[in-house]
Amino acid sequence: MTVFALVDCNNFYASCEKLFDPKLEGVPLVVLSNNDGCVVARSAEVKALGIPMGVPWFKIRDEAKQFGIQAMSSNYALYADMSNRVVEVLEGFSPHVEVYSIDESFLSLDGFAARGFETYGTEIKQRVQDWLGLAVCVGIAETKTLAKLANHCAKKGHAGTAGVCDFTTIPPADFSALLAKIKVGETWGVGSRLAPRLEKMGIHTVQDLRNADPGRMRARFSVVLERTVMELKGIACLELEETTPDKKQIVSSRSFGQRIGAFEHLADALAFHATRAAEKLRSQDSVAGALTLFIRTNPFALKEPQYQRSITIPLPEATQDTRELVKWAGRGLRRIYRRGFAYAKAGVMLSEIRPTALVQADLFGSMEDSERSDTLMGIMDRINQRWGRGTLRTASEQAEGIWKMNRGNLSPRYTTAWSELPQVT
DNA sequence: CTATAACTCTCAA
DNA sequence: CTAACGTTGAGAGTTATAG
Repeated sequence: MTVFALVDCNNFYASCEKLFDPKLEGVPLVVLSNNDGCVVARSAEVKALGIPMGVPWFKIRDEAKQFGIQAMSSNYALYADMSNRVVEVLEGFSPHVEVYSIDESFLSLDGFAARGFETYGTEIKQRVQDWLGLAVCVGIAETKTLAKLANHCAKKGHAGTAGVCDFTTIPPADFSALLAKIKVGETWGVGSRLAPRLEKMGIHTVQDLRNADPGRMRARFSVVLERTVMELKGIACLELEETTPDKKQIVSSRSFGQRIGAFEHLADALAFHATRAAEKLRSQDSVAGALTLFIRTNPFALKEPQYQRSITIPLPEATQDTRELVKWAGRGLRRIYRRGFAYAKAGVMLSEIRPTALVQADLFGSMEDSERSDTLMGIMDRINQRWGRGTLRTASEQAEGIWKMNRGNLSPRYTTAWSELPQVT
């Protein structure tokens, strides 16, 4: 029987910001999505004010001013670096860690029973706090779905927990009573569509769902929900996934900082996205067989004329070459571009992805990484990694495109850029 | 008619 | 003054299409 721990950082982005700026202590703080669009993280003070997750910033701007809420643009360089540090700490506890998202990891606690799982959970929490200054909650259970739920309880302080919740030691009757208090929508895998449908058939709580018949849930909904029910019953259907498989699809897309009409500006944005997608492709040593690009106006602006179009181009030869992909992106744009629209977003998607090794005949036997990176693209990646994205780029991509996103209140990259450290006076 | 491709829906962080 | 709403990826299930 495997035991999983789910470690989840509290208010991760907001906590990262507070970590480096003492003036933010005790201040209600939100972090905004790309382009300063929506609220994607809230500090405890903001949650207490009842500001919902995901709300567009402009809709609460007045309210925010009234309550003195501070808003920061998202600083992914900072969050990604802090995330890596958290993972390093977790790897000191268990040899088997699955990095599930930027702020969440599953750990296998197999063989850790001796001192009690909760003890380990508490130590994990304490060490991340001591070493990094970040608060985490730990959920422990026999399946991933239950560990997610235990984490939820730890966050809410249910069942007398203080940031650590171990389901493996709760007596069955108490456990049922606890799950009967949690809304079914809190279950991992039950989202905003499924929850109302379940409610309608009398399944209101997690306990109701746990009592459901898996076969019936499969027939009425899907295998996914069947597995969820099994997992709630304590029968593991999901394993720890320590190694991330290669991506089958790679996307780069973004809303523009302002509306754009000109062909050249769209071409510039698409060159950027093709470049970024190609970098991701090479980082997993793959080639793509097809490129899709799309452009669209703002679907929320109901009074504006709407246009959205995409095109998929099968590549004559699977490639990972930025120049090829940028070239095809430009050709595709010529086919779908229409004048007279206020475009809001564009993007590039790569598909039919397979390992480079399967495509290129390898004349010189197995190639070492050092040799492979002597190719033009390899050199380009190394220069850009060392000196920053866009240092070396194709001529079709502008350094500071007019389309670039708004980041009105971006914090310094405290941990990854010396030049941005604030002056000490 | 079948096998596959293409597309839609849902979920998650 | 007004208008202003994220990104990326996966998997399952359904529909369209080719042969």
